[in-house]
Amino acid sequence: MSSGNKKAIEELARGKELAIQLRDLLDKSLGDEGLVGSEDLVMKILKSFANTLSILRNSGGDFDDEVSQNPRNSNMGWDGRKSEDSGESIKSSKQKDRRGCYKRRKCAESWIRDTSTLIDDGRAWRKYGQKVILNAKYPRNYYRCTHKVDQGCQATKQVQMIEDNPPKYRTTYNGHHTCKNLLKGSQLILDPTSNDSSMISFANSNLTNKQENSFFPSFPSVKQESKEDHLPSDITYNPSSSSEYLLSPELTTFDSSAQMTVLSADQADLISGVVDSVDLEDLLDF
DNA sequence: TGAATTTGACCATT
DNA sequence: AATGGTCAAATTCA
Repeated sequence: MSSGNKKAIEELARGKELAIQLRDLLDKSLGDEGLVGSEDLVMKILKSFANTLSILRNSGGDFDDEVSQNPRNSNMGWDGRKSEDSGESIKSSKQKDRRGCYKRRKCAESWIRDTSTLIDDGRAWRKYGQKVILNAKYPRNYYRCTHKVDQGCQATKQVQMIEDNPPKYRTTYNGHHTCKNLLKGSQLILDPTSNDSSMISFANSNLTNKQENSFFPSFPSVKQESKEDHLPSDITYNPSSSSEYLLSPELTTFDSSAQMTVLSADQADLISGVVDSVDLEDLLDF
């Protein structure tokens, strides 16, 4: 291991320590003081990570964090695939509209959150797709900002259950919200980092259960009954399901936000410059 | 009835 | 050719 990698590890350790401090801050006080302090800490964390990436980049080592388990593409760590699946039957001339006229995302920033419960980030999302992903037991759900047509907001997210028994959801955010958040204030105050999971479950009972109740195994024949709308899906509860300790003991008290990883298609540019304040906003916001 | 979701098809990338 | 991301018609929901 080169000395650069050693330095990187030191930086990572420091970042982790700061993250723990931030967690404690948010845990104890959600008032103004807590927010100010957390912002400062988040800044330090980001700077630390930026230094790490920079060091690793210079030493030529490939950066591999806890999220990018497929180190095949260092540019976009949130993509993995293999080969399988069956083709589709040919449909003759049905609709010829040029749908799907899109460009695949290339350089939009993205970051990943792994949670044990489905969280409500206070944004208005609209589901626009669901795909069965190869090598994944559960389908991936695609959401875009409700105000895409409204205000041209380009933010999207993908939510996928990656584990069932200890429930674990992976949310990948893409792009920043450029819209005005027009939600009622009640949900906006909710901070996912608060470990009051009962409150989160309560808050989710209106939005989340309807929005995210399609995390079922990829059995095509299984028809989910949507009659039970009044109660959130059982997996939304589980206040005591401390599944994270299996994965990361130091983050046990993170009840709803176990891990968060900032990814960027252009990491070098992002971190070599000044840390973008918009990123900070989003990081704190979610 | 309008808005949100579902779902198969379409398209870009690999 | 295979796969993931997006579109949009059909369907469901409030």
